[in-house]
Amino acid sequence: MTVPDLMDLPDLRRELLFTALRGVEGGSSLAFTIFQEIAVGIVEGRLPPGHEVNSAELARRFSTSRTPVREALLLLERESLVIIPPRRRPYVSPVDMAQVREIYEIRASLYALVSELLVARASDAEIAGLRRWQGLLESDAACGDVDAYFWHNVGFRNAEVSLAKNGELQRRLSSLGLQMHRFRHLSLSLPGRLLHSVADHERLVNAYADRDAGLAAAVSRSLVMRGYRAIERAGGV
Amino acid sequence: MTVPDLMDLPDLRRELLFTALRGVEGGSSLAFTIFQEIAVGIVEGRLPPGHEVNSAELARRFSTSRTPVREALLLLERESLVIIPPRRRPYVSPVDMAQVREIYEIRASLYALVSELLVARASDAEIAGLRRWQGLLESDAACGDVDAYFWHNVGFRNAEVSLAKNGELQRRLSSLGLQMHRFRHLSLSLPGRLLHSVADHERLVNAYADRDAGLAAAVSRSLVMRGYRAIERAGGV
DNA sequence: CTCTCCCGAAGTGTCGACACCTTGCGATCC
DNA sequence: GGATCGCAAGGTGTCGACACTTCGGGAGAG
Repeated sequence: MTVPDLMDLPDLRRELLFTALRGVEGGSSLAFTIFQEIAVGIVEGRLPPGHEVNSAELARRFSTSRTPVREALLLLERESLVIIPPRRRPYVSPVDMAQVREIYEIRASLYALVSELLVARASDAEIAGLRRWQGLLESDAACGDVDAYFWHNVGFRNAEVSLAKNGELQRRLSSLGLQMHRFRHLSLSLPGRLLHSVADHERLVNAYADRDAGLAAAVSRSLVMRGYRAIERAGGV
Repeated sequence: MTVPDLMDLPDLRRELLFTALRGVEGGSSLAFTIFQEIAVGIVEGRLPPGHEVNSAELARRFSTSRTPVREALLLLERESLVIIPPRRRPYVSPVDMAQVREIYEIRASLYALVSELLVARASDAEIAGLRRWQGLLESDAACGDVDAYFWHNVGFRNAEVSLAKNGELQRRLSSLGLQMHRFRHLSLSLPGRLLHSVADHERLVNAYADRDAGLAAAVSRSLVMRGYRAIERAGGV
């Protein structure tokens, strides 16, 4: 957990997006670099859904051969960011509202699990550490700094997950998170949402401190689903 | 769900193992074939943990070039069946008890979610369809046919998942399932386990029919965790 | 003017080759 | 004899090439 809140936002961003995925890159780190580059482009919206990402052009742009690019595309496909139809050009996968719902349902369930495991396994000191993130969230919300709030929120979640001490779960949630970041901008546009969220986080940390697994799980789940409903109300994708 | 119970067991097996993963093969179907071949070898235990799977030899065995084999290895890595250290030979990933626990925790949570969603979304007819699988399980348990019981159990779970109508969830559970099948033989060795399991399945289907989401989720979760505890008691891996 | 067919441009899957790296074994040295 | 070094065998990551397929536009028929 080091001291990620001291990092500036761009570094924090890449850090949070990819940490749990590193080490799964399949040997070739060149492919992983290309993968990151394109992945960031997709989640930032620079590469919109449907946009072609053909291996030949990418190979030229990165001045490598097509082999590492193909590997990168396979990694992107495994994160559901890209679709590779046989014998046809790969393209950035579309996001429809149904899929957003599916992903949020899974995330709600898994974060509830995180909360349960955390209550059972985290030390008091570790739980106290979460309060630092919560403090950041509060000050961000007070300033109305939506972007900082979002990324510190991601940091909070990551800290939670690592306290659940389940590496497999961490990897799966990270993978889901990458895909979810594509429509994040939709979920924080609504006013009042930040304050709701701050209150929920406080309730959550208190439940952790009280070692109330049931309550923590319930709050976690409702926190995620509230995010989904915000997107839904904002008119979907 | 067609009529999978009419298929003979070997077909059913491959079908159940890979259906949800098909379509994610990344264009090259040659790579997917190799992937399946090796994956089956691993989950059947023919390729034990630690066994080397280097691309050069595999290319010779399948009489292709190394490129499709490398792709297959990447797919295997994404399913956590193989580890690919940089610049070193890939090998079948070891399974330690901690990881087994991690996977079962996730599966318990996700199957609880499946049950909730199923109650909300499946039609009465679809739920009635589950009773057919349950019937198979009962007769298998009566005969003491452990192998048939296992695979029909997998079929039952698959049917449940597809009734939850969440494709993303289906894919993630299928991926977890593939890895889990590596230590399945451990979980059904204990006597009396089949009867317990049959009773649980009946309770589960009844909860579905009663549209009792809370009960169904609880039974689902306990069903999975009972499997884990069976492995644990059997002395782990 | 529209539809069809054809052909060239360009991309995909696969291949064999190459430089670099790891590994295991045998010669060498203490 | 046991540890150390070096070298050959073989694997890995990357590359450029090739056949086949798809895509898009332009010639030609209706």
